[in-house]
Amino acid sequence: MLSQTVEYALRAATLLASAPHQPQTVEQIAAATRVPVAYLAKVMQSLVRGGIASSRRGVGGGFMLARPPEELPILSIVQAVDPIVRITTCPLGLASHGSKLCPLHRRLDQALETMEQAFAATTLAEVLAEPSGSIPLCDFPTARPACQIPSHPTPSQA
Amino acid sequence: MLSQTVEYALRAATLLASAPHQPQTVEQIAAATRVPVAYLAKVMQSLVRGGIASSRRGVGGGFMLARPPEELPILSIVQAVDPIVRITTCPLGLASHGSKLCPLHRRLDQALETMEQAFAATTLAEVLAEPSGSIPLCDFPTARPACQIPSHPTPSQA
DNA sequence: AGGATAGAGGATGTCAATATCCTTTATTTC
DNA sequence: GAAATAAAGGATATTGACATCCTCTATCCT
Repeated sequence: MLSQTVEYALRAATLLASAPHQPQTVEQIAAATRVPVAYLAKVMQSLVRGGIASSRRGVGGGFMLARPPEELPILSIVQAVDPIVRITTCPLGLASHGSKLCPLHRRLDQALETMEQAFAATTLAEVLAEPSGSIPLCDFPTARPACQIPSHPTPSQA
Repeated sequence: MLSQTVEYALRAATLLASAPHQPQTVEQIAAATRVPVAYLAKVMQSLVRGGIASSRRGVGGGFMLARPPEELPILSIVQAVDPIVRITTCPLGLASHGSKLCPLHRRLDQALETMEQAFAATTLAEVLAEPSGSIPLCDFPTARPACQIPSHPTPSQA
């Protein structure tokens, strides 16, 4: 339903938000969020192009949020990476209805709108600030160094 | 966002609903809804297995809705064909939170729930009965024989 | 300047969703 | 029972999302 790419982007953004003003390398983000490094690099590029994150090369470089988490609805992250495409024209290719959608597709588009609104209504900051537990993702190795990882003993170089 | 398969299934179901008690062959449905015939056949199989449609072989056979459109929320069609998978456990694979999701994934799951509810709240009958125009899909060739098709002159045998 | 670090971007591989085709089975009609 | 119709289902092709790898470029540090 939601693409892997969106899932990855949101995890990454959440991590960045939890370490503000401290550039995180792709490897660090990947390790913390359990996302394939090489693919995450691509996702991060999308986030930069979409104005969500900024990047710095070289020693001490990495990725940071381009704007404070309070100003980042998670919808903007979704849109940067795998945009929700609203239904604006008849998918059957018949133009006879002009801008007016048939009942079925109007309903489908309403469902999409609902999703969009759900994402638009939540900022990254709100995700971070949730009262119930204070652990931003399901678990950050960085946030809880003592937590035990299922299989892999702690990926230090992979 | 919504899979092609769901789109196809909903179109097919809408067509079936518009011709109650009159079995429609795969070819008829495909022509009317502009869905690839061979693939639609697979989708229809899913609908039958999911209890949405019933099928009859042989002359005069085809597909019909298994139940009246009033009793068919479009969610049931979605679920029969390409189920919405709610987020119930931590996608990062860490079990330390048990049944409790982290803030991020709780939000994502809420968005999914919203979608689910949007689909659950609408029946096929409601889609059909929409006041604004009375043409069920964007256009049915069967419903409006005189409508002009963009490129193809009217696929009679393909 | 030279070496090391780290993102940018192109080329390529993998796999599941989408799509097609052909054979088999059920049903109707004669 | 034989022929015709139509769904069921298996095998296979295509396509795009997901993923990896390697090279290039920018930046930092000495």
